[in-house]
Amino acid sequence: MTELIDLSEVAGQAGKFDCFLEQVRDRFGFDHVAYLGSNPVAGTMHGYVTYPEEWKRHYTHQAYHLIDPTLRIAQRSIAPIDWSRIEQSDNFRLVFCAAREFGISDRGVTIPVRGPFGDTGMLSVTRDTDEHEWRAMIAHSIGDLQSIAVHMHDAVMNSDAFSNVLRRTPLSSREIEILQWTAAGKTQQDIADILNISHRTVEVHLRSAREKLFSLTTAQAIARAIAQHLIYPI
Amino acid sequence: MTELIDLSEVAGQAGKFDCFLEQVRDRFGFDHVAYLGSNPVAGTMHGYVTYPEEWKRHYTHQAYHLIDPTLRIAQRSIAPIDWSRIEQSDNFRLVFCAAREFGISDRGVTIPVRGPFGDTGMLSVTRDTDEHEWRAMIAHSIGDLQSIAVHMHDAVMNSDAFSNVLRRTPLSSREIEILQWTAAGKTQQDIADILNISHRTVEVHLRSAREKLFSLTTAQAIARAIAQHLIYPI
DNA sequence: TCGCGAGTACGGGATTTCCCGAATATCGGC
DNA sequence: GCCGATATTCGGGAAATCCCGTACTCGCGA
Repeated sequence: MTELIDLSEVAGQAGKFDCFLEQVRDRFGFDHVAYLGSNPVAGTMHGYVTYPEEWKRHYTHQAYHLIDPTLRIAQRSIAPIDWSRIEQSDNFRLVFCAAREFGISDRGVTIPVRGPFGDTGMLSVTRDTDEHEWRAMIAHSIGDLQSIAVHMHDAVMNSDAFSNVLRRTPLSSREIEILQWTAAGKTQQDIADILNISHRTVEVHLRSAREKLFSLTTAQAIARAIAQHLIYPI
Repeated sequence: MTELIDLSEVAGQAGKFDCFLEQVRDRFGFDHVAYLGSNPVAGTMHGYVTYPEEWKRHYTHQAYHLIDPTLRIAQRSIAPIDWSRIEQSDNFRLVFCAAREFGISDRGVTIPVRGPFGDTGMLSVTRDTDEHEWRAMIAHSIGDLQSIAVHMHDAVMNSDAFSNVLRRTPLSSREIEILQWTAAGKTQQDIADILNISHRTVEVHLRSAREKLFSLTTAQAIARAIAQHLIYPI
């Protein structure tokens, strides 16, 4: 499965993300703010949290990110998830009871956000308070939190992990045209008929596209062309 | 290619979405509000707009949704896109000059939102005003608009029109495994060697995956599997 | 318990794709 | 003008894919 990486311990500009989360926490008056982003291409997860060091270590050591119901549900949801609406499963009790021992409340919200590559981010905020004040806090800040989640995910995904994927290969218009038709399910002969050329020529353009995309097969070229937004999968 | 469907002309509860957009328009003081959602499983796009009927017809008839740079860029972005930051391409001029003739300003923002199945929604707002007032409007409402975009997309995707269609295509684990290797550039014989089975069997799984994804070729199946986040481009 | 559909597995042969070759056209730079 | 790089065009033959068939297993509902 995926491996949990704490980017704050990695070299570079990572510290600014932790700092950003602390600013969000202080500005909106939460106890803690946490971001967890997953990169399915690399098979990794990147986390930044304001949680105490001990809980961070315990969470990582117990691999809670594999069973945490908060993450599981947010991964399948479009809208923000209030933790009070999560089903009281065994995993729920396991994680939240452990959290309580580290002084972390079970009152919180997790906001999912997604990018175009199946990359997912989750921004969680929590505060130990009563129902009434919690509702007021969330109602007041949910819009900003939504924007913050998007901004955070955008920044993390553009920081390093995805920059190589976003590099675009210069294909000729004919190559893109033929790749697009191929992704649409047309055979080389079909495309030849559509463009009124020989199917041999279609194959040459596909070969050229394969070479430029460093692909061994046309299927791989299609995958890479989609990843680079050179063509559209539909 | 994808076909643009105006759900407000379809039977059912569709009117409530149009009504909702009108409320958003009036509450925040925009000229127009538009939502466009794409369903990669069915390969369709569904739109609700407050634009005048003539522009709607013209846009649909000219199939502008296939070239509209607003949609193209929002489709690959995580964060909201201000139209002023879009590159002045031929398609840009084509669409926006046409829009101006229907009294629609080129000052606007498009907010992308995504679901877990590769479903994408875009909420656009526009208003004919000066730079200063526009910045103030957006700064004031961007958080709420973000929440509204999520809510709108969630509602549309969970409505009757989508709930039966938008379901993760049930591929077997073997099929996904083999699709993933195929997207990684392996031939059927390569995959057979990796999995210690006959290349004939690999082909059967690929054929089965093609049928489930309604694809005529393996390349098309790869494209659709990526669009639905069933596999990842490497 | 008894099909029945789905998943997994394999082979023969037709179809398609892929690798080799080659030619012409276009276009920017010396 | 000339020259090299790239785009576009095409064909022969090898290689891979795709369509047809079969067979076994397993879970699930009649």
